[in-house]
Amino acid sequence: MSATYLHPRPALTVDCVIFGLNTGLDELWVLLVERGQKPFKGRWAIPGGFVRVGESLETAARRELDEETGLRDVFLEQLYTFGEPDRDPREHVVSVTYYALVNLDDYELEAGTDAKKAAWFPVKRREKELAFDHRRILDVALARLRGKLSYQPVGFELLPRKFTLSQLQRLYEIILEQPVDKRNFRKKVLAMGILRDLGEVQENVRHRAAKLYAFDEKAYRQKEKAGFHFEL
Amino acid sequence: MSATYLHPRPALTVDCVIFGLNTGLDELWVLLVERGQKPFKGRWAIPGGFVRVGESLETAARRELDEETGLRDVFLEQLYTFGEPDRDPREHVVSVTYYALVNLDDYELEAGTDAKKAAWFPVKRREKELAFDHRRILDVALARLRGKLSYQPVGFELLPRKFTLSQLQRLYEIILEQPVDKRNFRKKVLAMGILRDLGEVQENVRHRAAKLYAFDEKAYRQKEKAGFHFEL
DNA sequence: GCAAAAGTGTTCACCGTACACCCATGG
DNA sequence: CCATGGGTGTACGGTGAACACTTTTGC
Repeated sequence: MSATYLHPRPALTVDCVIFGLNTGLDELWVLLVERGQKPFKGRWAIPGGFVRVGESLETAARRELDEETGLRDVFLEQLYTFGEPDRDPREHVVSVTYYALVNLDDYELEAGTDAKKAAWFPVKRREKELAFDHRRILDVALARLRGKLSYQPVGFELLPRKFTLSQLQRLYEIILEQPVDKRNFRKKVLAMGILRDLGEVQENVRHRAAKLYAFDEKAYRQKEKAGFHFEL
Repeated sequence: MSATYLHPRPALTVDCVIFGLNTGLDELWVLLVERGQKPFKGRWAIPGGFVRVGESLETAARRELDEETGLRDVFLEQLYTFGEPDRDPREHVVSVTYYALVNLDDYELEAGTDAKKAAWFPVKRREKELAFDHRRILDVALARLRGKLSYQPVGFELLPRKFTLSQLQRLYEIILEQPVDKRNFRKKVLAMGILRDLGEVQENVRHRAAKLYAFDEKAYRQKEKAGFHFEL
């Protein structure tokens, strides 16, 4: 394939910052791929690649994510577009970035098509030497994720379908990297009215069994439409 | 100029949604340009154009804005990137959009270089037939401007250097398109501590002269750094 | 004196926050 | 019985919202 243009154009890529939480809720992870080619060969990078003519940005993001890591059906949200001319040493590359938060256990990583390895890294242990300006992109994504968490019920989908309030609280604490008051958290989250009490409890735990809840998506959609705010 | 690429690339443009307020504070305006060429020849559009290789997105946005409307030194903020393949009938064009809010009286519109006319339009009287998907872009920008207004002191720069609290209030009311309680507004805005009472009053008004205030940028920067929130 | 906008306080309801102890279970 | 996490309520202060009259000025 080849194309000629009257004026040279910057290249256009999409990059996906995928945050992951395991069901154990230990830590926040980020999905990176090892670069198989120059530049930055051998360095870890945010998965992404070139946008093809005729595909939407989000489609491109999904495709690249699938190709490089095997992840599919992720809910992506646009983050920011980075376009400094020197962010790629080869040429001027503009990158439209997306981010998402997924349950890490739901996805099996596959080897990328072009000898790329994909792996989860703890966000806390900041891998210093990411390729390109990907450290900066990661930082922007993390700030956005935290900002969003405080005014929208992000993350319910990440938990097992039946979860305890403590699990939900731990989720918030891990992402925000700060402790949350148990009683106030429960009050607020129950007051939102988007959790269904399943009437079941945990089994085989060596402490008092916790009640199980489910995310009531129908109620959520309704309240969202009505302009309800979900601050936490 | 010409360039050949192994793979065809989408074209890359920047578009600038410039909102304007006149000092009279009558209405919110948006800056549009009349298209001189196909497609959508004769239709009004958001100013913008193609990104050149080697220039940053924001630089490109400033350049296009200047070329098409004569506006310079505008504080632009990135809005969103639109990349649906069919948003331009000619070919796949990805547009990185920016927005800004300026004092309309500070800027003299100049005729664009390529026979484009630039003009301010009231946002309320929605010009239906904008070029491309620019109606949608405008809507997104408007939503963002309003959202931002409620948690940041946007717009102080738009007023004359010496302004009254009523003027500031009117600014908010125009942008939000809803009335604001006078006493509560004054309380909150004064409590922020980012206004300097100039000890002067209006002259030649046929009603009680209002106190004049100035935006205390130094105080603002300090409070901002300290993580202060400016909700309104 | 009248029109037009400036200026000014209080009350109330609600919400965020801080805070500590008993309960159920498995081992 | 002990270790582990589950579960619960109240008091306080601060904040957002509603609300009406007096003051100043130019004409």
